[in-house]
Amino acid sequence: MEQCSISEFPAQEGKTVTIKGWVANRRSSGKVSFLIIRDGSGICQGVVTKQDLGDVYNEVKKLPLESSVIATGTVVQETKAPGGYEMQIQALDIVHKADEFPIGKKEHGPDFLLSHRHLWVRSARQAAILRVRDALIRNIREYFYNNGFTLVDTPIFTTTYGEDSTNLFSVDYFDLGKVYLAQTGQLYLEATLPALGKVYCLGPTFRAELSKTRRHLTEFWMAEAEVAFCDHKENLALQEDFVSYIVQKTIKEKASELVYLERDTMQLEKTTPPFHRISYDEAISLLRKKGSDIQWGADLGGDDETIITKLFDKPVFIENYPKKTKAFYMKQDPDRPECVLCADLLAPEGYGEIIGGSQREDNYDVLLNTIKDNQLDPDRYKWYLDLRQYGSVPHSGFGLGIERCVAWICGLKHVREAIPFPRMIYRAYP
RNA sequence: UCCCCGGUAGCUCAAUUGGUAGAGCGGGUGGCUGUUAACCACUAGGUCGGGGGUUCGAGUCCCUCCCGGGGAGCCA
Repeated sequence: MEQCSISEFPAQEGKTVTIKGWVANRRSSGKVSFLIIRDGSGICQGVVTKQDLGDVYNEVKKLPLESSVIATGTVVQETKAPGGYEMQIQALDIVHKADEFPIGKKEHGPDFLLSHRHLWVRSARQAAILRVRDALIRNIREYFYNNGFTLVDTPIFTTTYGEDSTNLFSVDYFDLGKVYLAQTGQLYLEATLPALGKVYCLGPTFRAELSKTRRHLTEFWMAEAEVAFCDHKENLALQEDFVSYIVQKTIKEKASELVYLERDTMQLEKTTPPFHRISYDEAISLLRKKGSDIQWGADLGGDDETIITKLFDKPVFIENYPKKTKAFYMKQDPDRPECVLCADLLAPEGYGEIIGGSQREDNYDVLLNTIKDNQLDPDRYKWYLDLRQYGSVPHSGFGLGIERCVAWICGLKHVREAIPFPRMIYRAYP
């Protein structure tokens, strides 16, 4: 008997085939039962009758949800079936009769679902999100590949602080004492620039922030790019081209998943260059006009970002923040030493910051002073400072948060659904 | 770390001014040959998060601890 995927049903109409999968749902009506079977490629309504199966029917009728089965039957067109095809099952082999599945057909609370994440991923909604994530990551890699970037896998164990020393996870590392889980791959990307020109990395990053919000995870994935001989303006042009490409391609490829997620893609389709650009100064005066009492020099809070994004129908860059609010490696604005050449990219519809980027400080003395001003140990950064001693060039880069981007594309309320197994301050299981 | 909200059946929730703990789903049993979270009938199922206190009487009020959730700061 020919084995096939459920997704191949349209080409198998009238034929007798075998499918292998799990019972996603079951309904019965006396002597006929409907088994909804999921095989990873799609879902299929299997029709079983006492007439066809004989004694096995009584067991099938009571088969627990999520039991694994091998079903053989004829593929027929049926408008009432999901997908337009169903299988008239002639033989059903029960591979494993499941225990009562904890996740029912009705709603559950977040605590229960997160504690059963290993089973929750089977739900159609979660599977759809994970497929969108897969497509997004594939398209990110494709964009970089198409545009001459080289992948550089940066280390997870590090001895330098990427962003801020207070948010590091430390690990005992043999005789070397403490090392830290990487907060960013950026510094290492910078080191490979003179070798490779345009580079990127895509991997997990770790931040021990005591954050309990819908936008934070302690372990999250980030795509970071770094380009030599690239200034701040060119960096923004790259980012808007990059984001437009990955969003457009992903919503096109995963249209059916987004329909299932009830995501209205009207706004997403507007993600095309150029994006809006406002300066930090303009952002402050905008917020003050809206009634905020924010002072120049303060970082923008979540509420402030929401107010700003609501004024625009596509992503917006906020440029040139005060130097003291940003990381040590950002390049001082030659015209305004109190500011740095950087930009955050805010996604619309309240999704907030999805990219942080900047031109990097390429002057040895300025960088050394900033490292000292930030109470960082220059000895630990010797290798990073070296990069400004041997052919320093203007260069820029950015980092895109994968989960925030998935949440934006899918219209999720919380980033915890955007990663297969979320890690949060009070949750590392399963 | 701080602020707010919550913890009652396997799950989601209800229980009026403090007065003998309830529903839906899920489970079990039975019925139904075209169901769409199928439906109908019956049925089992509880140390009301833990501890202490007030009271004739506490799921309900007070104290304390534990565990979650949302937000702030910080960030992607």
